[in-house]
Amino acid sequence: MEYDFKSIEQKWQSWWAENKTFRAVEDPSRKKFYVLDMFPYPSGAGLHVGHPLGYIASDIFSRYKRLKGFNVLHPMGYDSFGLPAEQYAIQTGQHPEVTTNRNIARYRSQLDRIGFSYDWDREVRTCDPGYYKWTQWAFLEMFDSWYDPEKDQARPIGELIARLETTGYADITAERWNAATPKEQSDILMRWRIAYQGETAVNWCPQLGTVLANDEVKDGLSVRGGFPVEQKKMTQWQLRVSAYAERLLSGLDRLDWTDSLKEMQRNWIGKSEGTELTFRCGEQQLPVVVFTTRVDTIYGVTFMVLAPESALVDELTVPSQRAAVDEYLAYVKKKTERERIAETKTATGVFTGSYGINPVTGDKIPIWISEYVLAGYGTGAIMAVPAHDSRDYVFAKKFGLPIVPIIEGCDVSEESFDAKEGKMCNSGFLDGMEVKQAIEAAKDYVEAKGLGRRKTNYRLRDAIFSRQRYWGEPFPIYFKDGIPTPLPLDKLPLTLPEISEFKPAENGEPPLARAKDWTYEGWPLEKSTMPGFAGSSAYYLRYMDPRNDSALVSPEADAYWRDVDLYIGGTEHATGHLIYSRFWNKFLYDRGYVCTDEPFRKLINQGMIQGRSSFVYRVVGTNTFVSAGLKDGYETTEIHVDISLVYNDRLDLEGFRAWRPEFADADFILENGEYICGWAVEKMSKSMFNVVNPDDICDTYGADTLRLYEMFLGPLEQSKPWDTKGIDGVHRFLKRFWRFFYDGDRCLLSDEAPTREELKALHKLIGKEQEDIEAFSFNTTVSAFMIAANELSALKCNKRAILEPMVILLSPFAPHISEELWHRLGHEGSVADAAFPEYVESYTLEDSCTYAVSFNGKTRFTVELPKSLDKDGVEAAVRAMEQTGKYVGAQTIVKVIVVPGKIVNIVLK
RNA sequence: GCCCUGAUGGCGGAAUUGGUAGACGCGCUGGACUCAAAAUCCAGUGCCCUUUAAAGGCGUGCCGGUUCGACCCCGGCUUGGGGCACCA
Repeated sequence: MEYDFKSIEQKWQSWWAENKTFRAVEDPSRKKFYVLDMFPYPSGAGLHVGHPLGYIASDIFSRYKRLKGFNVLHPMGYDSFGLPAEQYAIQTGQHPEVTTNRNIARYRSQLDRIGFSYDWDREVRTCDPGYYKWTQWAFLEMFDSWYDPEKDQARPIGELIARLETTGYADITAERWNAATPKEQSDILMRWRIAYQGETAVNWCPQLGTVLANDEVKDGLSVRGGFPVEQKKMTQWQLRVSAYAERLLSGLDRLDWTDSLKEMQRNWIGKSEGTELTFRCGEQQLPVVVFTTRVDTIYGVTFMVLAPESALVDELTVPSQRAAVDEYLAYVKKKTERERIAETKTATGVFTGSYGINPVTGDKIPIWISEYVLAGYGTGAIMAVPAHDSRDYVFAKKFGLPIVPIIEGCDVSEESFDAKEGKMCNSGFLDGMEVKQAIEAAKDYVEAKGLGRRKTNYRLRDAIFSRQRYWGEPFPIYFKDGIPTPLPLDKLPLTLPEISEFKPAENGEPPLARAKDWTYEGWPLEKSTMPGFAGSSAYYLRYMDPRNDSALVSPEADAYWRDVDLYIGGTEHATGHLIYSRFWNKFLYDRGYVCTDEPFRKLINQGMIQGRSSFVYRVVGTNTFVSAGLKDGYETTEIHVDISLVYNDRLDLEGFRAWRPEFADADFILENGEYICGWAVEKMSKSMFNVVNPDDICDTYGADTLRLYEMFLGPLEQSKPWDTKGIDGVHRFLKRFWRFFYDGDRCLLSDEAPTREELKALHKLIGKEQEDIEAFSFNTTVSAFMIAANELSALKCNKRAILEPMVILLSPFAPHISEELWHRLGHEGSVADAAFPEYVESYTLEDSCTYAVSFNGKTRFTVELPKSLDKDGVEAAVRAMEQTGKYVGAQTIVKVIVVPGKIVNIVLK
């Protein structure tokens, strides 16, 4: 029989499901391996061919590790709370749960067709109350914790309370604490809790009616939906991620992640080491602290700038400037984030009327207000050095402030000199020093004189944790006498109430305000819900023990599975999920709930698969289409054409005429009798008619071909366009592989002993596969299969002793055909439980070959030597030749270079 | 502006990390099988010169360097992709 992928794939997919072939069970006698995919948000559009790329890679790795004897955990689930389902609900009234479940069912059927080795018994869904119980629990744990800087970890809030009661803490004395009302005490604790409620400038998105985290905003627009975002001060739940900034940064060094991803996280955390300096400002000698990384430029300070939102603005504005300042503040306030970003090149600002005193020079300098200084970073106030900072320079030029260069020989007539190089001048005690030296000297000086202190700042902000939405986890918090109070643990999960409409309430409150009786013991419950990253932050832990009702994960399961050995997913989560997850995990680690500090040991970012759009060229003003190669002779319009009408860039003319009524009577100008389409690589999307559905590929070629082809396309990490041409090549390979076993219905298998040549081909493949899979070079592994098939085909090999191991080797890539052949070979269990074949190196050796021996590049003679000879071996052989008189030389051999079979170059000195 | 990445035939991409550049696949050309097509198989295929062959010459974005030897290392550019960006 021929290779009938359709029946084979259906058959084994059901067989795997029935036999629970891929169920993972904790077994301390076996080594574990945890392979994780970033679980998908089940969108209404379903999967396109780019989505499974990472899933296929991780599946190959899982199956490979299993063949290698590991106890593999390879789960899958759904990140099923989220905005699109809610937006859809607002428009249609359809409950988000209904759409979510429908989308999940579609995702599941699409995933199933590809033959993944997931343990579906461990599936999690973030919107399932049994799951989000533990999201809520983690939030309460964070609420019940503070970050102890001495122990450098999160500790129970009780420890802080005990300190406040006895000795006081920070600026809160014991007297003040003990005299405080419960509400005041609650407010004080909010300053230290890991999960806290506080007023802060937030990204408010009016169209979505909710606040967003920094990573959910890009270029002043919401990542989801692309709506404008504005800055607004609001009281919101937040997570004190900033407390972990240093650990999140230093932890990166121990992770096996790509440099680019680590770099993104480092940028996002944004550590900068500098100095805090105190300037006395205004009539009242108000101490104003500024942060700078360039204390060495202190002699070049010619003014100061406050952020418009700074509390100091009010205090330092003199009456005569009051009106101008108020006008400026109003102007800043009405700008959206996007407008602010767009205008970064033009300086805006206003003078407060006050002056500050440079603590080092004693100079009196004006204090300005400008939006280029951010309230959220550093202290919200800066010392401006226009000669050596480009932003200060622009500002100084605009408002005619003095520019004083303090580095020898620099020209600041056109732009500032920002580089940290050169010799200091006009700088008192720093004169003559190199900049780098001066930075340190100035820091020392400032500290010694008590004018300031060294300080490290991070750009990483606390995460805004409230969303004014319905389709998310409710906060297990109620307000007793206005005091945020945690729900008792036995009341978890606090499930989402049923509401009839999903848009915000008429009074502008979140949708949960529409719920009847959203109270606990008569007190109001929190009305916002948690953001998307809440549910995805610890899902990898829940997979370890998904049905546990008394803990997020049992200590036993956690101790066995520990952490994710391999995590595969897109780079788009670099500054969102991957930061939050690490934070969340570190918190749970601090509090003793998990045994590892970092959750994802190795991380691979699969590249995006882009679409390959096809174009036809309509001659302007006609319904005539000219083939791509001839289009330069005409004036044409480029039109996207559905890629299902195009094969190898050739247009199906009849299909095209039938595609759209307006093309029904289209004429064509052909080249060589064919219409050739133009093409371009674009994002895969419906509007460009370039979406490829994996289901269609499975129909035409089968899942095994899809899997092989996605891997064959190129390196995993690289982004690449999907191009269906070329898929025939791997499909042909599978058909060929099948024909090693069957010619029609005739079984070709023989039990003859394999020859050395055949064994060589097999073992070369074993070695290559092992090496390549460990290096995640799956495209070259697929090539290795084809090479082996070519070799064995040339040898006309149908021997069981060769083909049976080949079936095992192929099984991670093409599990269905492998399973079928494995059973036809007479095995009972799954090929997934077979053992990876042993690699025997000696089979790869050639006996001998001719080397050309040259000295310093000049060929002297040829010699017959073993092909496997390494450099040392050749050197020894050459020395031996010296003895025989074939080579007589007095010079010393410095280096011997061998290219198998061709050249030996001997470097002499 | 800063930080990561990449650049190799007509195309996707290989190259044991300093050692035969272009594996493997697509495409293309020719052939076999067939009434024909599909499928399958065989051969050829970096470019240039040459009627053909032999033999050359040129070739890993560009310019230079190190080396017996460079796609690989160093210096300087050009350019594609991604990230960060009034962060003081």
